[in-house]
Amino acid sequence: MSSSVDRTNNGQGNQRMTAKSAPPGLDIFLRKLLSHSPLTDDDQAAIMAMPHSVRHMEPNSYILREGDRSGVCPILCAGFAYRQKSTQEGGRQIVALKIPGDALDFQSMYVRTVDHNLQALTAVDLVIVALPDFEKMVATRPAIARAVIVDILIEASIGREWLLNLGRRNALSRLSHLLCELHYRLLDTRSEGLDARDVPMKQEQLADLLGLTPVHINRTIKKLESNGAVARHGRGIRLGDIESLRRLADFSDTYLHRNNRAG
Amino acid sequence: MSSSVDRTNNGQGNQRMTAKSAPPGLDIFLRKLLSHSPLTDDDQAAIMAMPHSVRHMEPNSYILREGDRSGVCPILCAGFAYRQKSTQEGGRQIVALKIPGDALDFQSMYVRTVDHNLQALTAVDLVIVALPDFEKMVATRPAIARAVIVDILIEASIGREWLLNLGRRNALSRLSHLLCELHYRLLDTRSEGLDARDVPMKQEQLADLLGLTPVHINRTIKKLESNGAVARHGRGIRLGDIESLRRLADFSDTYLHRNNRAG
DNA sequence: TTTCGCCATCAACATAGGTTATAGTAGGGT
DNA sequence: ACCCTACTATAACCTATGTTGATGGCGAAA
Repeated sequence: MSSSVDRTNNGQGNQRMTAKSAPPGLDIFLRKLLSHSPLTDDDQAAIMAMPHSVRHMEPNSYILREGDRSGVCPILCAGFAYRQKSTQEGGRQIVALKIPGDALDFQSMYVRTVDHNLQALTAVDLVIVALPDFEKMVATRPAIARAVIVDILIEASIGREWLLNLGRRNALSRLSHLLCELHYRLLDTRSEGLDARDVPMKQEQLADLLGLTPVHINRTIKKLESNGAVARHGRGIRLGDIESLRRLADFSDTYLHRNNRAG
Repeated sequence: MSSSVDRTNNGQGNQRMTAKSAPPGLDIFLRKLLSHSPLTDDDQAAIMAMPHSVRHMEPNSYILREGDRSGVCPILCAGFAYRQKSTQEGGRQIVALKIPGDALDFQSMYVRTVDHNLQALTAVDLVIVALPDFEKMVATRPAIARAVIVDILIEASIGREWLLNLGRRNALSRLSHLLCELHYRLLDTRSEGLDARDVPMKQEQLADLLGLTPVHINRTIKKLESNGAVARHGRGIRLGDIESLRRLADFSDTYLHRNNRAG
């Protein structure tokens, strides 16, 4: 159920290579940071030179568990992951969605215990940096420290928008909003957003994301499809018309703080 | 509609006093930071010595608006406030609740524009520190910098728990959960939690907090009351039995990271 | 003391979304 | 080429919460 080899587009799933051979994935992390924070060439080189190992994980495997004390900072370089919490009665809620380039756990640098579960959504490739190494870099390089904080703050801002989504939007708007967000977030590190590829979540996972049931997600997708906002390719959902989606979702990307730098 | 004088328990609502006369409110902020982060006497003194002004604001007044560029770090020393976002169709969602001792806007130190509205819930007394002054302190004193980040992370953790609340708990559990949270958060800076005082929110505001309607909040309060979990004093709601509430809410305080220090 | 306005209360009805259960279908593994 | 399993689809029915609108009472201000 964990750590086999390959099986992602970049076909790069090896183990424990502490080297910097080919592009091992840190580049997309760097691109992500640069999308919201400026870094000197020197800082950029420092990031690319971090000692790290590479790890491949299968869909649904746990990357971090509630209550853990993590000693490691995993970075998602291929595939998707999510943070998730559950109710005692078994209700499951996805509370954050992580895409390629995202760091998965800055929090453990500052706080002792992990307060949620972190799971692979698809097959994922992780770059794993030891926490002390990361802390050293942050302590040495203020611009990187700042970028880390900005990253944390943007995730928090996304969380606030999700609260608005869950609290005050109906199923159709919620789903549309999620698709818009995913599209624009993908554009921060790549040239295409959701256009070319299928939405990476199954209907059950969409339900857990949006506080709905799979049955109702199914109904809602069909409504979106009949609108032309979304297209189906077999089981997959693909972007139909982003402008329709934005309208349905009441979407504005300011909460993503794209290309932001502080005063 | 703003800045008149006094009208809060500490009766301390003046303007622009850059002095450190009587206890002006920074002490409760310090206590809040100490509740999750250790600080040397020296660091503590530095915080208490920050140049600041004091500001009183009436209920419902805006402390910060979406789109603003803030130059100031307001600290809530008496009263309650909340962050709020709205849908174009007029749906209003409270996305964070701030209590005495909380800093209201660390975010503006790192990111250009404010992505939500910050409003006074009750009459409030604010201590206002100029952002450059705060930045200077954070740049000089690593322990304070770390405390600020921990504070940001705890707010984010609370946001995740609220997502679980909105997405996967019914009205009764949601309300119970909120009351539990408020109780324990108040205990971080004071000796009594919610025991002695009324819940500071009106039913409409509870509705905006919990993604419900005022009518349904009313129904739910009555159910809680018949359980004995909550008591009424006139219009006010007061804690009845915290253990019942915890049970109804499926509450555990680990997400609040009380008394936490990182490795 | 009276007035006035804001809140809380309550009831009757409406609906978005939940539940359960039964097919159907794609696609990987053999 | 086949099977198996996991996902999707759909229908019928159910319920938590929303909506609207009428009533009543507390508390601030005059």
